[in-house]
Amino acid sequence: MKTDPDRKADLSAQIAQAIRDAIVDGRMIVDERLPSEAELAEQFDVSRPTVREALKRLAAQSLIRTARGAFGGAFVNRLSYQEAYGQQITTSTLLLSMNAVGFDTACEARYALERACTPLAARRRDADHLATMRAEIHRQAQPGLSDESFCASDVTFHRALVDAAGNPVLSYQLAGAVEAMQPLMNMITFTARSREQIIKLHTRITDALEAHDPGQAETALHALEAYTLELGRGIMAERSGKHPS
Amino acid sequence: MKTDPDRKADLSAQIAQAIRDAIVDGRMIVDERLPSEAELAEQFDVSRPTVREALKRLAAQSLIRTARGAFGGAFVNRLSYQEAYGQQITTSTLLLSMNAVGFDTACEARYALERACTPLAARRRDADHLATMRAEIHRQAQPGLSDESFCASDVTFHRALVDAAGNPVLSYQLAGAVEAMQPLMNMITFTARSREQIIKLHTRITDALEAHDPGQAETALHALEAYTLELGRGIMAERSGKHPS
DNA sequence: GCAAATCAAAATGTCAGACATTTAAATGTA
DNA sequence: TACATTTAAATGTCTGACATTTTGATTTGC
Repeated sequence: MKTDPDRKADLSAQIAQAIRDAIVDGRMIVDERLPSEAELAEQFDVSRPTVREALKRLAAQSLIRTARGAFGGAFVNRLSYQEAYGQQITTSTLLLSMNAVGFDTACEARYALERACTPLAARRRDADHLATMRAEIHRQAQPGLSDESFCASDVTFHRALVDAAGNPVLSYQLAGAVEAMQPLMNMITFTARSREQIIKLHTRITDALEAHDPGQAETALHALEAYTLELGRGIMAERSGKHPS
Repeated sequence: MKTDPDRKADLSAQIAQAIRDAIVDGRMIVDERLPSEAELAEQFDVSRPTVREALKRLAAQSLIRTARGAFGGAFVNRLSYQEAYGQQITTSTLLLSMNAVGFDTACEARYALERACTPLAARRRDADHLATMRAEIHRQAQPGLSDESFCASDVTFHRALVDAAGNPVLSYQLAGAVEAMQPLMNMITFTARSREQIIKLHTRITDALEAHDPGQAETALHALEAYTLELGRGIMAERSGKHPS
C-alpha cells in the first residue's frame, strides 16, 4: 500500500486516498480490520496523528468504523442504505442551497425522477405503501397542521411512493432529491385552498397506484408538478422582489 | 456554538457535527472563514489535534477547504457540482459493490432514471449533445476496441444523454446511477454481435432526440434496458455457476 | 471444580508542546 | 516607485505521554 507521491496534497489526504482505493477496488473487504494506527504510521512512515486524520476522513464517508479496546481498531464498514441515504441528503441539500439552484430546476428534477418510479410503483405497490400514503393524506387534511408538519408529511408521502417501486437503489437515489427539496418547500405558505388541491392530487396518485394504473399516476404527478411550480414561483417572485440584489 | 453532550461520541465527531450544523442551517455562509484551529480548540475546550480531526472530517465531505499561510485557515466551501458528482459516484459504487445489489436491480434503477430524462432531453438537446453521442457511437463501432473502452464510451454516451436534459440537478443525481453501473458492466464481454445491437439502439435513441420525439427515445431505451439485462443475466448466471457459495 | 473478581494487554481517544512550512502583508532599500 | 527582505499567522507534522475502553487471561473464593 503505497502513497502517490506526485500529487502534492496533505499526507493525511494521500493516506486516506490510498486506503480508500484499497477498499473501493476490493483489495480490502467488508469487516476486514485495518492495521493499528501505530502500524499504519510505520507503514506510511508518518506519525500517528497524521494517520488518525486520514482515518477520520474515511470515517466521515462511512468507509470505516472504529472500535476501542483490545481487539478494536478500524474496520472496513459495510455501507448501509441508511448511511448512504444520509450522505446523499446532506450533499443534495447543500448543493441546492449553495448553488442558487432555482425552484424550477429543483422541482423539475424531483418530479422527473419521481415519475421514473411510478410505472414500477404501480406494478409492485403493496398494502403497506398504500396505507402509509393514505395515512399521510389524512394527516395533511387536519385543520391545525403547521406548514412545516404539512411539508414533513408531504415528504413521507412521496418517500412511500418511491419505496413502492420496490427498488432500493431507486429509493436511495430519490431520497436526496425529495428531501433536498424540503427547505425550498418550507418557504411556501400553504393556504387551506392549496392544501386541498394537493390532497386531491395525492389521492389521485394513490388511487392510481392502487388500481395498477401507471398512466393515471403519471398524469396526476404531472399535475402536482405544475401546481407545485405555480406555488413556488409565487414565493420566489415575492422573495426576489424583497431582496432585489 | 456548543457541542451536544448527550450523545456519547468522539469529541472530534461532536465538534464536526456542531460545525456541520452551523453550515447546513446557514449560520455560516459560503467562503466564510472559520476561527483558527487554536481558537476553535479554546472555544470547544479541546486540544488542537482533536479540532484538526474534526476539520478533516468536514474536509472529507467537501464542506470546508483549508489554506495554509498568513491569511489562510478553514473556509466554508461552496460545494461544486463537480465535487458532488465525485461523492455521489463513490457512495453509489460502494453501495452497489458492498450490498450484493443484483444486476437486475441496478439495471432497472439506472434505466428508470434515464427514462426520466428523455422527455426533457428530447425537448432541449442541442447540437453539442447530439455530436457527442454520435461521436461515441462512432467510437463504439471501431473494431479493435477493448471491452473496457467500449464501456467507458457507453458511460460517456449516456452522460451526454442525461446532460441533454439541461437540468444540472438531474445530471448530478444520474451521475451516480450511471457510473456506479460501470463495474458491473465491465464484467460483460461484448461480442461483435452484441456491440452491433447496442450501437443500433444508441443510434435509435440519438435519432429520436434529434427528431424531438420522446416516445421513440423511451421505447429505444426500454429495448436497451431489456438487452442489457439479457447480457447481464448471462454473465451473472455464469459467475454464480462458478462460485456456488 | 467452577464462578466471580481481578489484572494485564492492546487498541483508540486525548492532550501538550514543539518545530516545519507556507503565504501574504509589512517593511526596508536602491 | 519597484523590488527584495522580513515577519507574523496560520496550517502541517512530529514526539511523547496519559486516559479510557474492551477483551482475554489469571487469580481468588467458595
